[in-house]
Amino acid sequence: MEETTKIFRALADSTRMRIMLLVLKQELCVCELESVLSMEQSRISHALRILRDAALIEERRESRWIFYRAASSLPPSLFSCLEESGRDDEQTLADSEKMARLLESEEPEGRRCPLRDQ
Amino acid sequence: MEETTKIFRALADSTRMRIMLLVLKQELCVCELESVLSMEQSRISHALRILRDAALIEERRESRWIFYRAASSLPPSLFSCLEESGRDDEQTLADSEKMARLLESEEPEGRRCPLRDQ
DNA sequence: TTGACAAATGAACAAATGATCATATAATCA
DNA sequence: TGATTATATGATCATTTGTTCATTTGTCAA
Repeated sequence: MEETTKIFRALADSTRMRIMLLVLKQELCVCELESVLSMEQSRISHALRILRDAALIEERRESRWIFYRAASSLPPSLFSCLEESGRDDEQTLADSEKMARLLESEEPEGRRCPLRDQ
Repeated sequence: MEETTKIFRALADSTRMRIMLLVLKQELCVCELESVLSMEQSRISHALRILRDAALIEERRESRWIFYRAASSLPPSLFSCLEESGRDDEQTLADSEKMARLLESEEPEGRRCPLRDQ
């Protein structure tokens, strides 16, 4: 039960939900999230930690950056549930578009982070 | 987004989650929940209010009692998600069994509430 | 090495939350 | 009507939570 509510508690906050809905579609590093959400880094890191503790996301380090994505162990029903939550939500739509623009602006191959020194 | 997180916030508590998992299977009145969960009435009423505000449950008054059940508008994906959350959870299993025993002990027809004066 | 960058962590504090107690409302029945 | 039952609501308080600021850790490049 504690395990169960931990998952819902992790999603019971708009900052974390926005992050979750973004990394559901696309692996992102912290500074990309920082850029898309226009939030300061520590806030995002704290949010990521809670999502990770709930086993909702996974991380992968590549050089200086740590990329986050939805956990591969995410139950399909929860995945669907989240996906549907994002639909018809203005904020989510705006975030998705901002993310798309950000990714487009990056190098097509060997993508790292938009804020990296070229 | 506020609407989205409201749902998850409502489920981010073991008291409310236990109630939700119970009324997912079976319509129950407050005093039945009180009996199954061994919690005092006001605590359950407060929890029910939050679940109702999140549109997760519906109510139906019948005489003195108010029966609660999962909202008919509950998205199927959320329904599945909750159902799976309940599986393999010890507390949920115990609650379900206690509920089953309680319902068995009641009148098969014209069921009202286990705590009513016969 | 040193400096710069990316991210995590810890402390502090205001704000939100959950439980409890007391009281109010609403329906039924004698 | 008044008493009883079922449930809701309001106030209070301790606890938890989310955010911010400051600092630390880890990685790379010059």
